[in-house]
Amino acid sequence: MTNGAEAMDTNFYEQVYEVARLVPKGRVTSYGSIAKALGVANSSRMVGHAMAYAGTASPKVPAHRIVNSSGLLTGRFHFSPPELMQELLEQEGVVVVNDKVKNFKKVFWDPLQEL
DNA sequence: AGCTTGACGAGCT
DNA sequence: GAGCTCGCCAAGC
Repeated sequence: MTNGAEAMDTNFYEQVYEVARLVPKGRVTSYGSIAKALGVANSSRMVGHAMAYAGTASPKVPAHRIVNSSGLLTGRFHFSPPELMQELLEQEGVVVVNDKVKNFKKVFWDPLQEL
């Protein structure tokens, strides 16, 4: 089998999606934490880029649960509509005020804690 | 092949 | 506490 379907096994992006999908409902995590969990703490930006591709990935990735280290919804404009990100978070019980997660420390989910 | 931009993070002023 | 700079690395032009 040439196994042709996936040309990307241990792709970095796949790993990001995997961790992102592990984020429990009502919780959020940061790009840097994911990057660090994957061993590329200094490449936090790559995580963000990967999330941008999340919309093209399958199954879909709960990118709305991913915020920056400040708990700010930096990528809300990548959703459609941009307000969707905050809506989804609030639907899951995450309070968002002024484009940032309320009680961020409480709803923060650390992948390293699970791994 | 090179320059610019960017879902970030940490440090400094 | 807010704003600015530098570093990292990939993708777009």
